[in-house]
Amino acid sequence: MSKRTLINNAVQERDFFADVMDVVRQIPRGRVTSYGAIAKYLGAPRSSRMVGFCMNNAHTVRPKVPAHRVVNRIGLLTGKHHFGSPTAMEDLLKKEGVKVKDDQVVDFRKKFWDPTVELGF
DNA sequence: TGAGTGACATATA
DNA sequence: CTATATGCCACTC
Repeated sequence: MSKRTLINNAVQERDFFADVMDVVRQIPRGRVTSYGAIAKYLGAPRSSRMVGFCMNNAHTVRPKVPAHRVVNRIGLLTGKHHFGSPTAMEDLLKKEGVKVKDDQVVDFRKKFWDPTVELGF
């Protein structure tokens, strides 16, 4: 239990948490990014795990963040099980024009949205 | 306070 | 490309 934790409960902002979601919300429609890219943009290239962990709250927080646009580095929909339905994630992506095959984003490199580049770094 | 955990990444073979 | 091993940082209990 640290000060940060207490602040967490009270404010719930000013966290990795908030930063991650902030970035994720800026992902353009029809594009995807990776945990590592987000982590790197936040200055913690090795906190990629936390990025994913933050997504846990992503769907409990308002407004919801487009967590379906965040996949692992190879474009695999590792977090699809955390959505309501097992197919919700890829379904959303398909609706946005992102083709998904075998839980994997097609042309991932092409549709990859790098915050460190797009948002300017 | 300290150990366990996670929707991962990187390095190495 | 796969498989294994290790680091990683914030969070939870």
